[in-house]
Amino acid sequence: MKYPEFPDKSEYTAISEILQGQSENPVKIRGWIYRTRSSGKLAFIVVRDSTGIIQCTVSKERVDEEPFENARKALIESSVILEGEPVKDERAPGGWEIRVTNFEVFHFADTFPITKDQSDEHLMNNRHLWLRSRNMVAALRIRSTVFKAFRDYWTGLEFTEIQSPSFTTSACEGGSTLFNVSYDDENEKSGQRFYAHLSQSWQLYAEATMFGLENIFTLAPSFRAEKSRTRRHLTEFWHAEVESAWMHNHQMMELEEGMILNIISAVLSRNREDLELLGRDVSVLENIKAPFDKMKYEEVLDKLNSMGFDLSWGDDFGYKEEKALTQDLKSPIYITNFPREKGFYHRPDPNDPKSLVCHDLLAPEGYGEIIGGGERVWSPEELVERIREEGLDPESYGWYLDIRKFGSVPHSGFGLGIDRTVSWLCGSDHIKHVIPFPRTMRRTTP
RNA sequence: GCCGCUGUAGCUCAGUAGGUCAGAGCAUCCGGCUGUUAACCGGACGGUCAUCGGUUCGAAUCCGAUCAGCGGCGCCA
Repeated sequence: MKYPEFPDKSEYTAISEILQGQSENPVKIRGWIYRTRSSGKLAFIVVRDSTGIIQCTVSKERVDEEPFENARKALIESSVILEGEPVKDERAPGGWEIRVTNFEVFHFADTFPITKDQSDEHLMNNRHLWLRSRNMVAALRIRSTVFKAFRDYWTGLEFTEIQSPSFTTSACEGGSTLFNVSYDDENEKSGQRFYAHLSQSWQLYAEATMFGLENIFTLAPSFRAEKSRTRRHLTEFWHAEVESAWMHNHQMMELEEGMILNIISAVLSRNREDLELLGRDVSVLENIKAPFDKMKYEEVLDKLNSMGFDLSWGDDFGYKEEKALTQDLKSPIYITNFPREKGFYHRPDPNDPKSLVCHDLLAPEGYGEIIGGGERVWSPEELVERIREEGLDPESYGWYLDIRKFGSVPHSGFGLGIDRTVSWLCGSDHIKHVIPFPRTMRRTTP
């Protein structure tokens, strides 16, 4: 097959420009067939590009026989190049249409497997094609803004972006959620040799890297083999993490608050149309106000118990509890001072040693936890003590303990679940709707 | 890990006191239509009823196992 030629981008007009009435006449557009209807002498071809959709009318009176027949028979998702006169017409969806004078089908699509009758499973099986849908495109644009806003915010504060390994043998979360990676080895009985776990968080590496750069952040996938079957869990999720030397928990919380506000205002200024397309009430995001409420774990216990729960010190908040706490909130809320069992790397509160100097940030409307963070144990003696307390072996934390021996300093950090954040901002009912290829315990394809 | 649910045409589904139960709409193909809004009208094509086994004269329908997927919980971001 001969390699097809096509004119340069500069010769085409974006559909959004036409819809805004800013285009030349005639215009040339290129895109994909979104919908198609035809009668004997007139064909309505709705074309989409990455900027919008517009109805194009192909009339037998204006074009030759062959282009007309091609327009009639081309199926949804065929790629097309066409030329015509943009006309304001109330009968067209979007208010504008193109009266076509030249219609070329660049590639005739096979029958597109996704039709108006859709099921979740079918869309997931055809995710590689569903990514063309307007909803996916809108969500991915918002996602891109969140990544950019996160990066801009911390870069603006002179934090340095760094990368940590995905292969690791250190576990910083529960061992039960570790993924194992092996490689083929004929000398092993099983035929495979264990190589490493997949990283659950950059944290241990961040604490090492921090001593040179002081203020650092990363954007990377984390992996957790939680057999979670919920609308909030992925096995591979994007983790935005920050670590900072000479930083206290409350200072970090203030910076995080600024970060969340920056992300929201970036999304509001760049993705208003995308939010509306997704059916998100924009005013909900506009009404988010700082400072966010702060409650101690103990206060949350009391509040929940007054709402009918029966919780005592040490109990975790499940989704039911988080939802009860956040479903009527307008802004996110911090919970601090969790019980010291929550994690060995968080620093116990000197004024209240049964709790930790740490925080979670819960998104409103029942979306739940999006940030977990806190001040780290910085003294080597206390760290060994805390590791033993958790029933772990300090020996297995060799290099992590080593970094505390050379000029250790107080420091804090946090991890933000990007996908959960985007899901919240989009008002999505499932986290899988805001990542191109979601990975769960039951799905790794496409 | 636990609880619950689903699997019938390419897609979405109906069909179970076991016996005209192999069905509809959409998609696709053929024909018709000059203003359609995931159009409309006529026709055609299309299914080992997830798989394997069992009960029965007879199973899409009842039973068991397996596979695949979905929802929720626990846990977490």
